[in-house]
Amino acid sequence: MAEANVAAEELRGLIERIERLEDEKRGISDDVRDVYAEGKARGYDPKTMRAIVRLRKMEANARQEAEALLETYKAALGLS
Amino acid sequence: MAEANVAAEELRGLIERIERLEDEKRGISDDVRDVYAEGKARGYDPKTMRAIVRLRKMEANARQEAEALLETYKAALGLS
Amino acid sequence: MAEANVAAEELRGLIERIERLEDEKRGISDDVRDVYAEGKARGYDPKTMRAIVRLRKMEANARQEAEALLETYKAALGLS
Amino acid sequence: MAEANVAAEELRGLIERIERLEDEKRGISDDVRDVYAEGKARGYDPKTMRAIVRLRKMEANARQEAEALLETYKAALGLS
DNA sequence: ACGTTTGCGCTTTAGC
DNA sequence: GCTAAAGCGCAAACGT
Repeated sequence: MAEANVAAEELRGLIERIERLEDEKRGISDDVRDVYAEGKARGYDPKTMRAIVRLRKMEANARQEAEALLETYKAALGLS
Repeated sequence: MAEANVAAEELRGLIERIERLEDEKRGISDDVRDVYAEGKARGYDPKTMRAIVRLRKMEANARQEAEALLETYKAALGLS
Repeated sequence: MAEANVAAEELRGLIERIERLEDEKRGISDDVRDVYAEGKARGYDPKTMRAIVRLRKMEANARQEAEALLETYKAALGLS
Repeated sequence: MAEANVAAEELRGLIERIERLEDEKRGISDDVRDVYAEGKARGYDPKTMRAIVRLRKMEANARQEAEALLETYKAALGLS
């Protein structure tokens, strides 16, 4: 049974690390909310701000996808 | 138009702060994934680990919800 | 173009079924509001009623989640 | 205490009516999901179907107003 | 590797 | 008008 206890402690440690990380994540989400609130206080429409963030994210994704495609072509052509 | 530029810069600053925070959040999500992977490598079933985390979270929520309900009862009954 | 029209009609039919269902759903939401209003008219605090409904739902979820976790354990341990 | 029991029963009845209605609502949500699945099986992209439903729901005025505002912000930020 | 399904985060809506 | 909760959409995770 000693091994079981050791395993239980090990598992507990993993679970608690996960919970700690998720708490941190939640804290950052709160920070994001604060920035939107700050923007709103300065007169910017939060909904629009969210739309901008979404658009820029899509554009960033599209860009790196295009770059990945370019790399694939280069590799296929034996270029560097 | 000077004001517009100033506003544009201010808005851009807010947007970039949000994007920075969301990058951090994504990084932490990756850390969480790593812990699950580490657990799996040590022989723990990831599905079980996730179920434990979820259940503990639900229990924590249920507990504070029960406390809130008690407070609501007391308020509704005019008890301090 | 005949096929296109057929397809357009088929799609329209699906969309309208969805919209009809969502109308029904909205109607039921209204019924729920009515029950809360009725309770309030009989002297029950709506906030308390909502808290009770929420807590009972959470408890039901927690119960079946606990059962699911047990099943997961058993499966992970190769039992049954 | 007789009054308290009567009240408790009355409250219970209201709560259960609410829960019953919410079950119905959930059932209809499931039906909606089924229609989307049926559409998918017939070759329609669910995401597109959802977009159609959403668009039809939106008022034409609100739609063009939101688009105009978004264009203004994008122009201010130099996004195409 | 792909498709399915579930969990998570966001958006929107409703109550206060 | 603001806060909070419910509902929806998406994306990651699991199974095939």
